[in-house]
Amino acid sequence: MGSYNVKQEVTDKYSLRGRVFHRLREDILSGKYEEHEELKEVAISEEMGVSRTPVREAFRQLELEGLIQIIPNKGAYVTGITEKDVKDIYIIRSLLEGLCARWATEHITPEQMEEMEENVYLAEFHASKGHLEQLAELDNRFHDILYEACDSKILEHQLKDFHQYVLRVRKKTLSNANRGPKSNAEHARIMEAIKNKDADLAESLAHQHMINAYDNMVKNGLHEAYEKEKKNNE
Amino acid sequence: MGSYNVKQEVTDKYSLRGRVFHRLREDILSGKYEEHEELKEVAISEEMGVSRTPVREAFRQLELEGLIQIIPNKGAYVTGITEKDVKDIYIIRSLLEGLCARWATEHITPEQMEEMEENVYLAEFHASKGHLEQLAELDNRFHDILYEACDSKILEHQLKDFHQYVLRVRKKTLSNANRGPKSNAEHARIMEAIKNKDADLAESLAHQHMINAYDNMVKNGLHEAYEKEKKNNE
DNA sequence: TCTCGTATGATTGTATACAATTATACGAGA
DNA sequence: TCTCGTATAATTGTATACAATCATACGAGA
Repeated sequence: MGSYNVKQEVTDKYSLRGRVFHRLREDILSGKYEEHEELKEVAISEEMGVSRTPVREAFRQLELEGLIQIIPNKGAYVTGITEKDVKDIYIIRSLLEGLCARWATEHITPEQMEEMEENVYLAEFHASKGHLEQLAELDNRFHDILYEACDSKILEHQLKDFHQYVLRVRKKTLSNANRGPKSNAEHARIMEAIKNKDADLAESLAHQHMINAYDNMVKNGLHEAYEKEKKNNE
Repeated sequence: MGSYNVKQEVTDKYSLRGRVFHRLREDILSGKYEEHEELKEVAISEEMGVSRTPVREAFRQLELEGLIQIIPNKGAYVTGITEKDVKDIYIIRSLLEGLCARWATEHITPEQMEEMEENVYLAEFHASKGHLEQLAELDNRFHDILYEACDSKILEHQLKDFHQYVLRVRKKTLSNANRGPKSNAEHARIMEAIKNKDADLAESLAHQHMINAYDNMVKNGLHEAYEKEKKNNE
């Protein structure tokens, strides 16, 4: 970690540095690079057809994103995410998602409300059909809507950070066929609370929603991820 | 904001880029550069006696730190912090500081406990003498001890981020002569709860501690900061 | 006088050259 | 055989040169 939470987004997708940044980010999150793998500037720059300069700048940003660790004069290494890290993030998120739901209750716009309803309705359909891929996508989007609705740039960004960061692990957990539909049912309840302007209920439901996701993850996917982590350390 | 919360620290204080980064950071937080002021690569590099390369890399990092905003092909601008941003951060911090106190209760080491006692004792002394500068320093340190004691890299970094980010505003609030001693009295109570292994109490006290700081800030310093912000926007 | 296009300069973006540091290989000496 | 020092290669760190983009000034034409 390392910085100071009112962070800026890396929106520049058009400069070479921006492209390198986003592509490396994608590759790391998707698992193309193993944890603790060393990223060499020349190799990356040749692979992407650019010079070292934009690669280095992208590295600096990825370091602050927590995706790589740079050891001075040595190299850049893909950071591992430990079991404890993931657990901690879920606990922290449970608090912040609660706060987010509270604020969303107070600030959500009619348009956002409508998109949320559509999201839950659509997800229900895909859940019944067993479309796990679409379900995962809608799950992500539901939370994004919530983040935007809370009307706090700070909190929104904070949560998006966490959300994206645990995606590596989360992919595994949501592919658990049981959790998807359950998760969406919880979304529906959160949405109802927001609709009824019951901020207390929305907060506690959103909080519990994260705790449930956490419990599910501990039971299923996390062990697998942890084993992989251990193996890499051998 | 903008990044993915398991962030790395920028520990490299020895490379030119590291020095530029830390110095610029210091200068921005201390107020040497006005909000919305444009930072030019050449000017900075000449001032610090280095080339543009390390300056540019430091800029990328400062952008993710949220201290500057980079508009592609235009320039780097010191970010403003709005009244709402600060308020949001305090609310978020109040939750996380509570969680931190809870975890600290469970994981604090005897050495950390001892440093905390020493901190509170010393602060009491300086409070009685009206040494505001030392009091502010000890206040910062108290929270750092708490962050380290919670034994969660993720949460520790998250809180350090927030803590440092609002320092610009916080300096003003703590210079309010009343808050310093009050704050330390609250520290003492938090410490007692941790010592007695009462995690629930520690959490609620730490939470309230932040709320109090927030209330104090709203009453005193924030208005001033906000006026300055408005003035810059004119 | 006003508008708009163009030229000029300033600034950022990228590539490349060079310096400093680190990793590796190899061989001398014990 | 093992250890350690040195030479070499590989890699990162920094400086500089060049390209692309943006801001400004100026003047032609209406």
